[in-house]
Amino acid sequence: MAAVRHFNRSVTQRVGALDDTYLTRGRPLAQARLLWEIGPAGAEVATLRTRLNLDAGYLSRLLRVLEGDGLVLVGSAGGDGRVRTARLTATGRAEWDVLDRMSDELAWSILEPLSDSQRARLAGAMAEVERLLMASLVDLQPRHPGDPAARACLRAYARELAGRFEGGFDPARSGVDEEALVPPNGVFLVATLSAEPVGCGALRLHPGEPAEIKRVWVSKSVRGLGVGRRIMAELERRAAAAGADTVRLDTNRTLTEAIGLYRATGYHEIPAYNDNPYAHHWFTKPLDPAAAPSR
Amino acid sequence: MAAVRHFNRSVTQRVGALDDTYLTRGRPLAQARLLWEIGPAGAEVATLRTRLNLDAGYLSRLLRVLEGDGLVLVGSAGGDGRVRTARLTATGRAEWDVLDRMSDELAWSILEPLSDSQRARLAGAMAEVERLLMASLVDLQPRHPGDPAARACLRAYARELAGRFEGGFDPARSGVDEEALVPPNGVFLVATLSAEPVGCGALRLHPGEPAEIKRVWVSKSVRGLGVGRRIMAELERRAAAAGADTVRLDTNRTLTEAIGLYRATGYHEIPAYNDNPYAHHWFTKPLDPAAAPSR
DNA sequence: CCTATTGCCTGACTAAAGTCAGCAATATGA
DNA sequence: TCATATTGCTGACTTTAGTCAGGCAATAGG
Repeated sequence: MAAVRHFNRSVTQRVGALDDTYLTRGRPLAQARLLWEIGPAGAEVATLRTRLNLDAGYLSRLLRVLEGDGLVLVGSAGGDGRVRTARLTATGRAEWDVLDRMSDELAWSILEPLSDSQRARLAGAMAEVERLLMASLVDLQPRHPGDPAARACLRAYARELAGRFEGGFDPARSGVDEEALVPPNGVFLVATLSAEPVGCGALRLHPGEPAEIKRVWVSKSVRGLGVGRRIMAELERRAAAAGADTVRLDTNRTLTEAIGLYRATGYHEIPAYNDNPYAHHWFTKPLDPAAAPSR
Repeated sequence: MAAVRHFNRSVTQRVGALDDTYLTRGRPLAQARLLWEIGPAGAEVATLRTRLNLDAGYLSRLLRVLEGDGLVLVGSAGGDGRVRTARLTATGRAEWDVLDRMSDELAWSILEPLSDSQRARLAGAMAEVERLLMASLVDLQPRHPGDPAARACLRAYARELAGRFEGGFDPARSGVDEEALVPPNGVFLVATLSAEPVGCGALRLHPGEPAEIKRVWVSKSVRGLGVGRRIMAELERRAAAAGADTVRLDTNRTLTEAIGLYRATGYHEIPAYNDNPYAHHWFTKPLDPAAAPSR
């Protein structure tokens, strides 16, 4: 913990301040950041607002200033007439390129005094910090299966299975009524990374019988960060809290990473307990009721 | 380089923003930072000014506000009546404790979702990034030997040698006229880490003869970061640029790390070329004139 | 003892950042 | 079609941050 605190103080403040003062080009920080965030591809105003976490009024005013300086054009593009899109003008693009170059210079000024091996170590350590920090920012919350984030996950889940299973995948045939995944009959968990859905998992409770885990999916963007493991653990915790003494699940033989995860976390294979047409393997795991109330 | 840029953007901004918004307790950021920096031990106003890099007037005003809130007391303590010292009152100390606790919580919120092995990896990677970033912030500049930072280095150098040599160390007997270490007869380099002197090295030019390296010292706080190596390389570069084709140096047998560094960077031992009473070993290294103009 | 310097404080600013309420245009769902 | 929500814009603020010049008291140096 001391390492984290120390890191936050020294690295974050020092490097952050460097970045902030160096990459503004005389412009106020907020304007420079906005210009940078719009980028060569342009961006919707709403996206900018969430990404930079700005007040709608303040953002609008900043856009007006950049527009006044001839760097940016805001226009309504595409279907919804309320949604406005900011694009860089030629001048704006040139400015952006300068910022890009300066960003490179700044990075180089950090690397320049280091030896080759130090540079390699720094890059490696930075990537590792970034990755693990990302992992720790993944938030796991129960949501209604009809919630937009939940729907997005279920769509991604179905799309992925359809691509991997030999004969495609039709969610309707898999024997899960997604709408039923709400208390007290079950729960649907969604993992998000800064509001972006990146994973999910469902628990179906059958009083007097083992609870059942379904619809576990993790986005490619966060695989290897332990999100799947966290989802499973939380589902098991909730199953135990609801009084189940066992969980079980079925899976397709093409999902080898998932099968590996199940085995690694205490599941063992059992004979078929249902007739899910997509299932090739069935697993079970006993729950420890004492562990349930934790968290 | 991409790793550095990416890291700067994502980690620095995200974590930094978290820190800044979370650790203010409704107070403006600058006030909160100042309160934190004063700390339970108190601090001199001048120290605060350099550490937080604030305008004297602004800092004074911030102190007045904290004083008005009953969190801080500023009084002249100790010898120099101009130097004022800020201390926390009981209320201020309580506030500081809250900040301390919240800082812990923030760190924990990052670690909590991670597995034990991930936590260990994160701590390791953070420490590595911090260390290497520190190394890259060390600045190496020529200074007049009479400059305060240079004097501080020479004092630290003498103090260290006095502690390590069997018979103590008297700079006057070592045959170096420190005032002569200025162009065109020589050069004195000082390494600083955010204005703090952390290392030095001198070059004495003898036209027609080998240049001589003297007074190489690196503070304990930055050892192992390659600062010594950088000082040596820069001295050699300047020697070559001044036309020398060889450098040489003498050293004491108790300075084993230094001897290791000399051997590792291309020096080989030669017979005594002077009668320095503190020297046991003499080294030389041929210079590559082609490399001189670089940088 | 006179003078310059150092360390801090104060007043008078400016600029940037951020907030809030209300408005207009457009979508959406019953 | 109509009520309701969403999206963004504008004007009118307040608060923070930061700068600069001038001034006073304590101290160091001759």
